[in-house]
Amino acid sequence: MIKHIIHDQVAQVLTSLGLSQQREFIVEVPNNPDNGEFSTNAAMVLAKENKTSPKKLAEALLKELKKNKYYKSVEIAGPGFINFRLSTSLFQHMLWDVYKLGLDFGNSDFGQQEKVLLEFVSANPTGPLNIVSARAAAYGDTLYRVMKKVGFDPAREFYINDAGNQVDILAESLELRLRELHGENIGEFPYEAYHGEYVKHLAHKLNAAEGVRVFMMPEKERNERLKEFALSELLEMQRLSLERFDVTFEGWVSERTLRGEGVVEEVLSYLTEADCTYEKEDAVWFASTKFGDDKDRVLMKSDGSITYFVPDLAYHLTKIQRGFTKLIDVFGPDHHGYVPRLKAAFRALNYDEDMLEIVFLQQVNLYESGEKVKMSKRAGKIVTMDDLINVVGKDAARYFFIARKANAHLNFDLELALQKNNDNPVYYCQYAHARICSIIRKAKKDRIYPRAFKQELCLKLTKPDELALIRKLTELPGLLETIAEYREPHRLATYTEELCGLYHRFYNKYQVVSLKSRELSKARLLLSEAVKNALAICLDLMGISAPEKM
RNA sequence: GCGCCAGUAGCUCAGUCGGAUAGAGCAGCAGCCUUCUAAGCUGCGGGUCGGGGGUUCGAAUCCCUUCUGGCGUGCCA
Repeated sequence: MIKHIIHDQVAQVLTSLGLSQQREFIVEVPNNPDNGEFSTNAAMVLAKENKTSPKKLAEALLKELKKNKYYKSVEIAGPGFINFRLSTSLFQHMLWDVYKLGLDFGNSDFGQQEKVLLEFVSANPTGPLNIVSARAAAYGDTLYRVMKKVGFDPAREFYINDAGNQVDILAESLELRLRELHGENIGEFPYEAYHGEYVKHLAHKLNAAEGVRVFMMPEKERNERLKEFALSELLEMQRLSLERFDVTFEGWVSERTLRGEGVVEEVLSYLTEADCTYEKEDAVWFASTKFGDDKDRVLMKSDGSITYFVPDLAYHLTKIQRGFTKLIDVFGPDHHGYVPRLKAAFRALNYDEDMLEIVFLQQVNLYESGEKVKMSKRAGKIVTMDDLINVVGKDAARYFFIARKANAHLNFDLELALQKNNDNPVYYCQYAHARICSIIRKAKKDRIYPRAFKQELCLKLTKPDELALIRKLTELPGLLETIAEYREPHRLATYTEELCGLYHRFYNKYQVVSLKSRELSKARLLLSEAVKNALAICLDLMGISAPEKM
């Protein structure tokens, strides 16, 4: 907010002086407060193209900038930085602006209603959702919320991989468990089959509903029935887990349905028309190496069946057909080898490959008693998303996942999160919100809380800690835009902690509600309200509750 | 072998896309509740930003190289 204002003013001055500004300069907050509250490198960056020295350029700018009443001081320092100190009245004005906006604070049209499709989780419907899916859910959903707030037109979608090999294996696993249930000796449970307990539960449920009728069906029909049943049950299970995590999707797209609609054949024909397929060893290949992949990929196997890639590509093309101009896929760590062929296909079909953007979430390591927990879906040893929510709660789980940048490994210490009085930073933030609510309750009880706040109250706020809080507040709108642009929701967690830290400090230093000075109390209440709103916004964007009491 | 990601304080991680003296939380030590929530605050100690080279006014950030760890490299999905 403030950065923008300063940036615009510097740009205006440059224009009015008839100076070139080809290269981009920035306004930033210096590490060292001695260097002012804000600083710009404009003179250094633009000196060369204006055929002058940084110092001279800075001096020219300085003369004009000093005329602005919002700057307490403007100075030249070091190799040509221009450092700004802002007047207290600017902060006071900004606070009022922030306060008036309430929960709309931070809203903008930055995204210009661009239609963005966020695809995430998209887990195989062959078992409960795991921890990585939980991370994807937290990441994707928060990004969605932030993008929506800053004026994009985003949609969340879950692609259901319900048509591949793994579904057949699932059906077989279920059949074995069902036979077992009927006392049949099934021998050793196959290695590739799904070993999880949930398959047994499914068998029980199916048995209760249909008994031996399933076994009387012809094999093909039985197989369909088993698939049908397992898929719908597991999908529902996944949907419920996500719902508990406060994550919903605008769309659920089934691979089977897609195949049924004939889009697979369509895509194959497109690729053939683009002259980038060939037959070899009874299989149909995509010559993806022509388009940047490191090896060619099979589209149709020698047995006539189709690989996963084709319907997935078809799915991506439907996104474009539906009018989305940005496709963001959130992938797990084991899929990065898959990207070159997707991009290659876009290139082959003359789509702009930049429309497709892949975010990789690195793996999540669970630690218990200081040891890494090994997880394997096939072997049935998995810690599920539900387990995690049960243990640490939705708020803490979401926070942990969001607080780390996507492409870094995440170590999740279960024991630490297990401790109820833990050092979990999510409590730090929620506590700040609850604390403000408590103060407001107190003020209302003491009849200090005004019916309506007046702008003049802002003039009472002059302490450095108060101004620091206001400045932090003003950073939020720009931050949200940055988060949306760079797809980095983790910054929201960092920001929230910083804002809370400032408020906790302010709280410890100054009494907000004091009968001795009612006007100052009201002013601090106004500030507290603004902080509370900002916190509520941040927590809501992260999908974390903002408690009024703790 | 090749490709992708990571390497910052004892631990977990930030670092506003090239800025000035690299930050936070936890852990450790020492303090702060007869006043609005102590799930909080204050102070102290702690660093070869994995190593080496380069680019420039200026590098944790960009380039090259090298080491370490994770993942990928299926006619699996």
